[in-house]
Amino acid sequence: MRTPTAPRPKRQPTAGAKLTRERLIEAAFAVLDEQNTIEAVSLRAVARAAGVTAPALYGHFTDVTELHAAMRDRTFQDLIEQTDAVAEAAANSLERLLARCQAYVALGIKWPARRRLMFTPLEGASRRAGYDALDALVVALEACVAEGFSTSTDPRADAANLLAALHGVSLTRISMTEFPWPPLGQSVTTVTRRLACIDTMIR
Amino acid sequence: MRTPTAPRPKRQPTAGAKLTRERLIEAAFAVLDEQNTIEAVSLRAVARAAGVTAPALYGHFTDVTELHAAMRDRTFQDLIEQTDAVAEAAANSLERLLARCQAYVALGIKWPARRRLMFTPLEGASRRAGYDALDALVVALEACVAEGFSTSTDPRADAANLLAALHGVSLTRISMTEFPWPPLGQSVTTVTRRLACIDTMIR
DNA sequence: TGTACATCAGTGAACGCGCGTTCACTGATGTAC
DNA sequence: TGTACATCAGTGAACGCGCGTTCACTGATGTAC
Repeated sequence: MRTPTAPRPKRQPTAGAKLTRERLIEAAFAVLDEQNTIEAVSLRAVARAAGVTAPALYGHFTDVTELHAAMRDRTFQDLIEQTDAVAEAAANSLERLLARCQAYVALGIKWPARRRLMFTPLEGASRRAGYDALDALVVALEACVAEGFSTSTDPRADAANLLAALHGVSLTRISMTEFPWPPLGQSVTTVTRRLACIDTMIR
Repeated sequence: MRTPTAPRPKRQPTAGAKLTRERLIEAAFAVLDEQNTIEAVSLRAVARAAGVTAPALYGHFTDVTELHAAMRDRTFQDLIEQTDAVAEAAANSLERLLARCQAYVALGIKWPARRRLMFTPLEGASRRAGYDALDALVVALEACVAEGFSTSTDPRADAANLLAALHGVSLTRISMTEFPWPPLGQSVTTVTRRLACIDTMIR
């Protein structure tokens, strides 16, 4: 028997351990996307979706609110990564800005529940989440100004307004589905060009 | 004893009866505004707020979803009435448009939970709700075109984009509270003027 | 005006449900020797 | 290589809670005569 003063080193986490948290979040998103509301993403529902019992989640999240907060952070992170990837492929700063904005709205429409989650007040959620998305847009707009595409004199304010407007576009498209909207791509282009002060002579 | 073939006429509803449905909806909004989420607006919570037992609500709503739908319709109706009232006071069509947009955003920020309710997918809610708000905006923009303030060639599309953008503005202001936004009134004015194609020479 | 009674809005008890969370436990896993 | 055992992720039972909804009821209200 070992003396209590020299306890054995803790066992290493199993190979599947880190994967499990990942799998839990994936299961949580599956529930969210199917049920379309964050209230349906209960500990028990996530456990069910992950093929595990409810108390097992307490090994990975202290709380149901921590799970929700993790989902929110992940959503923002995914959004930034994917819009960045789309923007990278474009030819110049204007194309990059437009591609980024199109992707931003398209993702919001593709995952309506996740988009809603981004703007749902959550107890434990980091308040800074989402600001990175705005920063990326500011940088993109500043590049347009530098390359002579935009006449914006206040890229920070204009990018903020643009971000807000783009969220509004996906929001209304999702919930007012029966309205005869103009084509989505055209809406996004128009809103972006006008709010980003893109010179009307260009293209 | 009366014969079953000639039943008495039904009693008139009590004086307070119609008022009670009104009071229930008011109580429901009190719960919504305090709890900040429509899920908290349960039959029992509303009954509690109204000082009545839960089964009493079934005299006025067949369902908890009908109550939510009623709240949603009421929210849109209130929004239209209040923005109409504000717009009426302004001097010309441009002032009316701007006043309407400012009121639209201000109300969204004042009642965040109600704004969210407007765009929450609800089972029994009338899908047509909210289109009146858009119609009002189209009319306001057409007036601006007619009076020479706006160069819009497609007021219907531009108003739709404007409505979407305004919702986005209140949405982001509510949830991204720590960001150094430009002043709200200025944001709304900028977004409105640009999306509504207000001639930059004017005022 | 007075009385008997039909009406029906609201009551209170009860139901089954899914939830978050706790607790003692178990059994697979990896380590020490 | 083999064995004894410490670890700890996940289990299953249990709890109390608020929920939507049902049901038989009660008692105030207004009507018929």
